[in-house]
Amino acid sequence: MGDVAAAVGVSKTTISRYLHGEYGYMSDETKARIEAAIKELGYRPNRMAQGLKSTVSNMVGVTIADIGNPFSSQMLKGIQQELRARDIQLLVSDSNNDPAIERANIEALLDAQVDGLIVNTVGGNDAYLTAYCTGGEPKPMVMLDRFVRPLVCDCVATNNHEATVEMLDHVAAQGFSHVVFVTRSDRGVSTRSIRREAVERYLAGRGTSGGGASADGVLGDGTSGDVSLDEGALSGEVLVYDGGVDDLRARLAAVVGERGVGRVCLFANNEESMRDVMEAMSELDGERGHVGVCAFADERWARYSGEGITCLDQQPVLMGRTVAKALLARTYDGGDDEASVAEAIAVDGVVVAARNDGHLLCEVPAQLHIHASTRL
Amino acid sequence: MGDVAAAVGVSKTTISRYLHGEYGYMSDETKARIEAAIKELGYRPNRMAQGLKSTVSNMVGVTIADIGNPFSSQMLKGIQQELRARDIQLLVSDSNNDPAIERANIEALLDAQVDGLIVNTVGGNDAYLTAYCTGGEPKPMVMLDRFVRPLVCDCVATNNHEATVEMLDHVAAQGFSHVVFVTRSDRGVSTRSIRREAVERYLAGRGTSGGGASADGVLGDGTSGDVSLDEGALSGEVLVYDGGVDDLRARLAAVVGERGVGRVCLFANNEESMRDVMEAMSELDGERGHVGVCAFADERWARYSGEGITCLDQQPVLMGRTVAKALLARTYDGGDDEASVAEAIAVDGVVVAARNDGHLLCEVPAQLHIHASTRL
DNA sequence: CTGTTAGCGCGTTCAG
DNA sequence: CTGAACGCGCTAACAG
Repeated sequence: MGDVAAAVGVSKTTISRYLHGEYGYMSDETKARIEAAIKELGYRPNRMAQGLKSTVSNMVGVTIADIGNPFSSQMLKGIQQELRARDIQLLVSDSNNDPAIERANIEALLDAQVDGLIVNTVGGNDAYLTAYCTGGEPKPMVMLDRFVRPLVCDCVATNNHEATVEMLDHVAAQGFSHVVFVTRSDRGVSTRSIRREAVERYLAGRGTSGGGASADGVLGDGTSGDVSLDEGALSGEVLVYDGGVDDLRARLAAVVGERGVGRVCLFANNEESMRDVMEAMSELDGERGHVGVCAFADERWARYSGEGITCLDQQPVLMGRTVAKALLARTYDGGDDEASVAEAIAVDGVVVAARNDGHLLCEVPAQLHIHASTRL
Repeated sequence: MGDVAAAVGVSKTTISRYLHGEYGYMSDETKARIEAAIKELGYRPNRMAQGLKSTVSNMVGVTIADIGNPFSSQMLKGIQQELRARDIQLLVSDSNNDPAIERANIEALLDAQVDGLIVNTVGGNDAYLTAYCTGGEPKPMVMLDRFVRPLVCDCVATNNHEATVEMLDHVAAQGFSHVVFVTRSDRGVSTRSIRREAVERYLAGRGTSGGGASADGVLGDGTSGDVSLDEGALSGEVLVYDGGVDDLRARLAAVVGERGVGRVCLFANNEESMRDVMEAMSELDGERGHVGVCAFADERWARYSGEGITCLDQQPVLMGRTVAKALLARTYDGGDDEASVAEAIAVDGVVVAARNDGHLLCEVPAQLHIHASTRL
């Protein structure tokens, strides 16, 4: 900048003004000469120095629980779309599913002077995150896909409860009599526990309204024919596995064997579990064709997996765009006004609830795509 | 920092020394008091200010052609592994497959004072990238998965040629008589053109050594039984499509119809084309079971796609680790010495060639995984 | 063993 | 219409 100033024969101040479009009171001549000199010398302002001065770095940080997950990359895509439009840089950290790494990443991002944070927490950091958000003058934080309870900041997630119910309704309508929700253990991952609770509540509701102890799967093997409209007929259970595919296979085999082929639908919590289910079932050959499968999964892959798997697509790109919008509004647009922030976010079907604790809860609707795997 | 200094009653210099471990000549007492004060005040050094001073920001930038691609996220995972170990921050930009955006991203990353760049170019920016690398004192750049010719900087890629040949050998050995390499048009994407050339060269070579105009597929429908060792029998063609799945389906139907069912193997250039092939073939029902399919694709999905698809896995995580190692060596370890850089990188099967133009060419071996889709 | 000084590249008063 | 001077938070001589 000094070089440019010297070349033109003015002071750095004038250059600075030029750069910020404050040429209201600048002679057209100096303006032209500055422009020429800048092009001539290929000068570009140092954002780092600007940031040091202005206390705004124009950078935001994001920590991702597992960046190797394709779901994560879709969310990043959405985040980038919004940030690019506003010329904000994105610092990305992978937490590798380790809470300690996540904490270190957040600290490092703050040290780098990011203006705000997007956190896709690995779980198990609730105390830390709560302390951060309730501490003194924290930089804005928005949680993505996962969150802590009670809410301590804005949060973007799938409409997990409604989506789960929609899927279970579909499974019931297809005539399955027993659903098995397959998931790895919660380990503090809010998404898993919420879906699991939704399943349990659904089954309990059906059980009581349908009469009898449905948790034991009263209606089962004997029934046949068309029960597609009898939603009350669905029993089910939650299968938590952590021992790998062999463990899963043995337990699935037991369930399928007990319930009888052709009436059971497996509902995988995410793509990882979906793959595990696929692998486990691939060796239970005889029964495979008659066991239903569905999952929270990306439509683009579910569609071509095996026979084509019915899925709930979470629209991760839209989730990314939504979380970025929220953060930008809070960080750069003085977003103390919840209503205006909410308005900017609530598009493309996203539902925004402004809570009385001052935080926003943004739900991105999952979309149900039906394929061959849930045809009985 | 000033606050800490004031609290302890020393100067900022002393604090700075403490932070950098230069307490060789510092009284144990002040050391202890500084430590206490830092903890007390929760002080953390401002990396931005440090960078402004030291001309090293401890940040590197990466531009990704399409970050929504799961392949990209795996590469990012690998990059992160190496950067985390050295406490370097990563600025990520998505080019959205647009050369103009890619250029803007690179400029923006440089403005943010990154110490080095990883570029997964979208193609069509050869002139720009070459100008950058050959211009005055560029920050180190390493290209990832794609590159420009002639090489202007270090480069990490799959061993595309060898891998393609390995796959074609496999297809031939399985007894297929005709291979169709399916790809979208090159559009400056080096990976595609290299693989395509490898296919063409392979087929030409087989043609001449096998005798006769094999491009017409001399050996075809008539032959039957075991030809698994007669590799000379493979003919083939390159199918470039840009018109979407319907276009592709029509052209595939023509090829399969002409060649006769059961002898043709489709070789998709990447996962995207693999999905297109799957979708296109899904409606050519009668023939589907008898057409072979293989692709450059991630083993984890190829394995569960349809019947299980034979694939060349590019080990994207390893590619990311490799490119990060190369950049770190060049950027922070004064990597003017090619030999030492190469040594640090050449592990896990990565082959590093130090060229006489001073650039490193690092090839990460693709791994062939055989599944049902190439069983005749 | 520690403090003083100068300045990294820029923005921002204030005084022309 | 423009410039001088100060400071953002930190580091690196050079003095003690």
